Amino acid sequence: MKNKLSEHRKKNGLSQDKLAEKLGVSRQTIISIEKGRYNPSLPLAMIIAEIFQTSVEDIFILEEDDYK
Amino acid sequence: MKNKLSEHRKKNGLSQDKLAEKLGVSRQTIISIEKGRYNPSLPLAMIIAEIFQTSVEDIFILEEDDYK
DNA sequence: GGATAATGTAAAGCAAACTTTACGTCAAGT
DNA sequence: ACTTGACGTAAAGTTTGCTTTACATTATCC
Repeated sequence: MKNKLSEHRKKNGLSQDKLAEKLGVSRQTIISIEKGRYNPSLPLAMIIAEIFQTSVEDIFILEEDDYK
Repeated sequence: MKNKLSEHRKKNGLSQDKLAEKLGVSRQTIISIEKGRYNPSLPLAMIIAEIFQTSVEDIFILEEDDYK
């Protein structure tokens, strides 16, 4: 999985800290997702899409080796 | 989170077993998702949407208490 | 040069997703 | 009556998502 979280975040003028707060998760979670260390859970991904007023597929991009 | 997995699966004439096989997961995973025992991971949700040629949002529906 | 904001790493621990195995039920078909 | 297919439950174990804490780096700004 690749993702465009940091692009969306920056476009919306949010720091990792502010975004984490909005989403109700820790800043570490944002960093880890942006850095591709792990994938968000489904509900978290959907809330992220909702906040940026777009679709899950617009932010998160499947790759060959997903799953697994 | 609510989901329409079993609707989509039946509409496509698949048993839980066949779907699990297509997705590369266990049958237990399908049962658990359909029964709402837990949410799929993001990549799994996206592959499900892909298989049924629709969007994640069309199959999985956010509710008030997501997250968390 | 010290303060502050933003981003990053690391590690320990808890919770959720997923697997495997094994067994139960019910309907349909022969 | 028994087999077979589809759906279900339960429990133990591994992996992954997420939290918390603590510390490092870089840039800006007074």
